[in-house]
Amino acid sequence: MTAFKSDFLRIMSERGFIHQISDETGLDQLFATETVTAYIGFDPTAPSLHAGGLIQIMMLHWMQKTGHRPVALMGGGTGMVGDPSFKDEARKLMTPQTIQDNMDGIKKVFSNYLTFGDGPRDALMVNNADWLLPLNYLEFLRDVGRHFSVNRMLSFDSVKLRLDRDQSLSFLEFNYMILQAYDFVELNRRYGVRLQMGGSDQWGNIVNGIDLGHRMGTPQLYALTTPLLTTASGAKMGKSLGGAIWLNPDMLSPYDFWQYWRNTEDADVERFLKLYTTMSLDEVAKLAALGGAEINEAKKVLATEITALLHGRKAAEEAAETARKTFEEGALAQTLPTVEVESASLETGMGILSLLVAAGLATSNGEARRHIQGGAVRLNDQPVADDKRVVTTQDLNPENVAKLSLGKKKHILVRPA
RNA sequence: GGAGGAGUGCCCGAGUGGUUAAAGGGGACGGACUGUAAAUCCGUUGGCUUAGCCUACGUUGGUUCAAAUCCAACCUCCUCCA
Repeated sequence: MTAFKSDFLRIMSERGFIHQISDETGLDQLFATETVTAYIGFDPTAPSLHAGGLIQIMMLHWMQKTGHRPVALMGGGTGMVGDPSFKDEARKLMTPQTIQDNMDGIKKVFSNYLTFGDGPRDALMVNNADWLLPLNYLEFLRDVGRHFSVNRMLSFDSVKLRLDRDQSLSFLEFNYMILQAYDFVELNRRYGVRLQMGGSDQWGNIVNGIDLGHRMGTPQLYALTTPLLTTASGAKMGKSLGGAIWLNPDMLSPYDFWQYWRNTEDADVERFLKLYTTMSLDEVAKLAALGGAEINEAKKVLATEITALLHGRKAAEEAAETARKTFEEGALAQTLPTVEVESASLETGMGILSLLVAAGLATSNGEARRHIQGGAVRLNDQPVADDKRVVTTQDLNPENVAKLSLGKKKHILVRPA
């Protein structure tokens, strides 16, 4: 590995962020001598980003920390097309309204990691719809389209793999990479952006932008990609406990977010500490050296630090404390995720099945029934074996709540409302 | 435009008239073992008012006592030819 002169690349390299760089020495030189503006694009495909995008956000965070200017590009325009890279099938097209709603949701998260503003090192958030939507098709073809060789585009893995598998690629999708390349050039012109970062699946798209820059007269542009993240056992990042690990607190509570990281595999602890926290490498090394059951301590630190960055220190410590009470003391923590149930239903008695569904622990009565038959359900730590069990106010403890559990890890408080 | 092939449950994929809510695998979830880990083993994996009923094998209609399986039309995708 090259020894980097610039703080930013050295840190990125030491902490495991780097998969590929288009021109290591050139980019290092740039970072060492001037304030660099770099961007990462985010697709508004959902109302929140999830854990898979966290690594990109952390890169922007480190950029700002090391004195550079990060740009978060929202793909409001490209979202109308959909990135086909390494996807098997065309993505469903989103309506402009959905895209807007999603962007609004995603924006909230960034302010936790970046300082936005108008200063030279303040982060920017821009939307490529601003310049993509007004484009005139014929003008665009003549100004930009003429620089692209279809022969070359077909040779990119992201496209080739799909064609090789006999999966169709619509012209609409094929244009995605042209638009993304154009974004890069446009961002250079507007904000002096010199570097585009992204996941390794974005390599082809980014390099296309660099080439287009050459032809359209920008200064030398650069690419930096992160490795494709999987857990040590090969699973994709960002899904667990029956759903995606959303970053927005209204889609996944800080407690559940904390739990996700608390359950990190042993083999991933060091890697994740480096990628997702800002702890010094010395501290990381100490934590990673813990063996056997002691590594659980490292996992708690990991979970708390990541949660603190996203949801704030207070929420992180509360989540840690909730988990400690629940798992280490076996006590009932009032701060567990809660489902509110009409008081009236509890007075008359509510079936355990519908309660499980209401709590989000099952998606149907049938699934709830299966969980009970499988011995997974407990009410106030008492196993529930009868799927006709009725839950009433009698089951509430003096604090007026009942604890409903599915398996060893999922606990929900039931509270009358 | 012509010829051929394909569309099955979350995904892959078997099934070519009845015993098929549909083999097998993956994933997911639950259990055991542990350390709220991994690996391994076991179980579950369409819905409901569950000895029963309903919905489901691209869509719509037809044949039949009976269809994912046969027929027709349509839709979508792929391959070769023009």
